[in-house]
Amino acid sequence: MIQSVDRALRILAVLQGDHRLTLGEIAQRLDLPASTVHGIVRTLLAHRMVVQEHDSGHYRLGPAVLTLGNVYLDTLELRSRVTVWAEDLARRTGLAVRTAVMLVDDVVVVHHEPRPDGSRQMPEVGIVIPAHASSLGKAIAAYDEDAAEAILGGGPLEAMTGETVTDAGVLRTQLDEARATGIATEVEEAVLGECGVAAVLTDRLGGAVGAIGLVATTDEWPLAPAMVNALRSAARRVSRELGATSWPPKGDAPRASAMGTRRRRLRPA
Amino acid sequence: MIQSVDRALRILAVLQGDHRLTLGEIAQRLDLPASTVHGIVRTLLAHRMVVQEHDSGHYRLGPAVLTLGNVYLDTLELRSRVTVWAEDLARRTGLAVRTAVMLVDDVVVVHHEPRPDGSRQMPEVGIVIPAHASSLGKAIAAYDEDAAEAILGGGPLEAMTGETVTDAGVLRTQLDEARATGIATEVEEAVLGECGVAAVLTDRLGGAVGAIGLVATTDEWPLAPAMVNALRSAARRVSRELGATSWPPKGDAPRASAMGTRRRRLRPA
DNA sequence: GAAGTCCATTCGACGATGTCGAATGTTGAT
DNA sequence: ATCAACATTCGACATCGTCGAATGGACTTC
Repeated sequence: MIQSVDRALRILAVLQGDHRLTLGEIAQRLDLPASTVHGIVRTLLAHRMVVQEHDSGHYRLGPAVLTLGNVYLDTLELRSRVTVWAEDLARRTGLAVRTAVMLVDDVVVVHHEPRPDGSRQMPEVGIVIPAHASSLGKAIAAYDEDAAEAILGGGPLEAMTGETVTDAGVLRTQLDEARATGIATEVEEAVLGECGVAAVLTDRLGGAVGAIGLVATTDEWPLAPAMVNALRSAARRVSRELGATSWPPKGDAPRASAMGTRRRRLRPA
Repeated sequence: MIQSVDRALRILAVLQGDHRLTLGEIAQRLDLPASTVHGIVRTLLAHRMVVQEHDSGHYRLGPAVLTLGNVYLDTLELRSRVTVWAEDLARRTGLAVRTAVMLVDDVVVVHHEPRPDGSRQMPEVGIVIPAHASSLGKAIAAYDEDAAEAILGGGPLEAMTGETVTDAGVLRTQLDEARATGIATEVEEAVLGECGVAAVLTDRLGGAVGAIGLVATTDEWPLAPAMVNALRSAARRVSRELGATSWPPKGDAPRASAMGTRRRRLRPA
């Protein structure tokens, strides 16, 4: 691990948390000399990863991070495959459809199909939700050992609302249920008034690469079985397109993720 | 400029251009030993700025860049101020509305209000367009010396279509015109069949912080004067909300941007 | 089958390079 | 007028990143 690069990325993370900071504040949060931070920030500045407000001297994230994010979405096969089915699913259910991938112990929304009712909705692509408070996160963790470990093994479960599951044992049980039904749920655990159901998405290696889910208001809850079935079949279809041979993925226990069973270049045998 | 950080950002840039690369390919493009690149990539990997495909070993951008991009948008005052007026402008004109900021010699779209006709449209936030082939870029460069220098001073103007202005003299004239009218135009210079008009957005220091523009098809061109007036007044309104005292900004020549006239913390005098 | 190639990855020694504290010159606050 | 906080510059030190060589897979070719 390269020290200076690690520090640079830490600086970006700090700036991600608190949007406007002086050089000294950044240095303080990382417990580093201001002069050290200055050198790194100057480099980030040159690449427009950060910008400096010209009147106050405060630092903020820069436009270059946005273009990186956009390219990331373009490169995501998961996203292109999900686009068409998410639209179909939204039409069938009348609900918003979210697709997400894991980021350590959070999920990141990579696709958002708005409710078809035409209501104005915030763009949700790129938002981050603690995995343990999200149906999407639970759906993934049910089938991915690393994800489950990241959530359960990394300190206490933080409460977002009064409904958030903060007990590791309870969460573990929910993951077992999700594995039994192929569906994970969440009721007002991240945002009051909002509930979700989600199903895991897998690829050719059987790895949990993401999840797709429906978002409903509490008064629409519980959802009709037909909606859940529509979700299940959408997840199966997308997974098939990603090369999965069976869905839901087999296994009583979550699968260890990829690496190790590593193979280069899949070619016709 | 910290060498290793600079290299890390270069790696991200390379990955932004070519989406899937092996370690060796990255090393080759940067003319560095594979082993050196490996150390940096491992650090990027730990922060999920890049991910490694588990079957091929190829590297791609990771989900962390997406969340950074999302936060950048949230922090952008320009964006929140433009949102309401862009919607109004789209309704009045029936056209899509784009808002962008400069990124060296490109513009980055930070807000996109779709045409109100309900047609399916790709999400355009985050896309990058060469500034010299974009009405948005011209609108900014007309009032920002640094931007103009970045475009005109940095090598030849690359052609996107047959209509792209590649002659520095012609472009300079267009910038003069834009400064005279407050409006910059572009006719099939970036994408065939697509035209644009744009107006600069300024802040309290009179700096060109971005531009707002209309996107039309070639057969809708030229636009009715009423539409251009609507654009002009939207740009004025947004600029006022950003603290601009006059719009369009004065000055026969583009203003030198900020720094130097630096002042910390604007407080009541 | 076996040799050959391309790949990511590990290791250790060298010295270039990042790091740090002190010093500078701002600006706004007292 | 004094003070405090700030970004920034500088130079010396030693740490830390860099590099070439070596390893061990996996696929391809003979």
